[in-house]
Amino acid sequence: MMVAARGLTIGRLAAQSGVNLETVRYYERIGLMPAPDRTAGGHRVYDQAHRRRLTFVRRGRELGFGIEAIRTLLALAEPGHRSCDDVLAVAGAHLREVRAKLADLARLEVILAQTVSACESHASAPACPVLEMLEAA
Amino acid sequence: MMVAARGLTIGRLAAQSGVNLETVRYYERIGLMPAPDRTAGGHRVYDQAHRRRLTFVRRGRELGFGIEAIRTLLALAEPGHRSCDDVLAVAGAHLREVRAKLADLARLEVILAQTVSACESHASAPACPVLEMLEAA
DNA sequence: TCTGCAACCCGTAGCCACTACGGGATCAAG
DNA sequence: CTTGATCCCGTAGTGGCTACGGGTTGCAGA
Repeated sequence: MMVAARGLTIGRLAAQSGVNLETVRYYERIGLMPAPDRTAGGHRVYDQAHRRRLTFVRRGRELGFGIEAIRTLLALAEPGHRSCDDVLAVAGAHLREVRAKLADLARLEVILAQTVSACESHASAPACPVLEMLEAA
Repeated sequence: MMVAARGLTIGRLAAQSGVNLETVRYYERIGLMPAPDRTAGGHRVYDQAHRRRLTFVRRGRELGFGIEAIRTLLALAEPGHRSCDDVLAVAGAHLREVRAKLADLARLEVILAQTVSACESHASAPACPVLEMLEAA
């Protein structure tokens, strides 16, 4: 009978796709994952298509895409659509955001690093450089 | 009579310290800013000490410190404490977090940039590289 | 002095993407 | 058949604000 593989519990699905169990239910609530079949007792039963979709979602999240972007990407991944241009628009926009955040964070890092190191070698006599920066008139 | 400067309305305080008006009230609610005096009619009245404190908070936020860290820094900035070591501990921990996020984001940027550029020059024939990455078995 | 309207008041809800909690039901192994 | 792991659901909390709405106050100009 070839055995199992089909008929995943939510726990197994979560483990196999690397997503928190509660998050799976959350994704169902917000319509990112389809409502699965249930056992007689009401437990969710998933199949491999669910697993693939959820893995897609996890990868998208790991790449920093927001939920709405992932919703779009999922639609664009449907056979029939598959427009590389549209995918590119979403991914390109995200890349620009990532780069903007990266630049912000890099500026931050420089300032913090300078101040902290001034603090560590606090030859800089009277006051704490970190506090001075925060208090600067 | 030397005139104004003292007796800031919440709106002026917000404008002068570069913080949103609603955020000022929020900071009061969470105890980050002290409750100011009120006019007979109930409007908040701030002074220069409030302005300095709020500016401190804004600078801290701009440097990416969390509210609790700023609470700590404010305490450490009180005359009498002013321990550079304690300040350094907070700022150093934050710097480490910033560097960790920076590293994460940099990794992300590389992956996204590669995939997007593979997508743009899509000599890579059959499928969209972005979707392939998300779907990879 | 009166009027008009900007600025203020307060409480509550919404944002993002989860995570946690609690009390009860179900499932599967022994 | 019992036990204990797993699952159910709804709700609330996280951080750090921002927005809304309906009402009150403050102040400048006429």
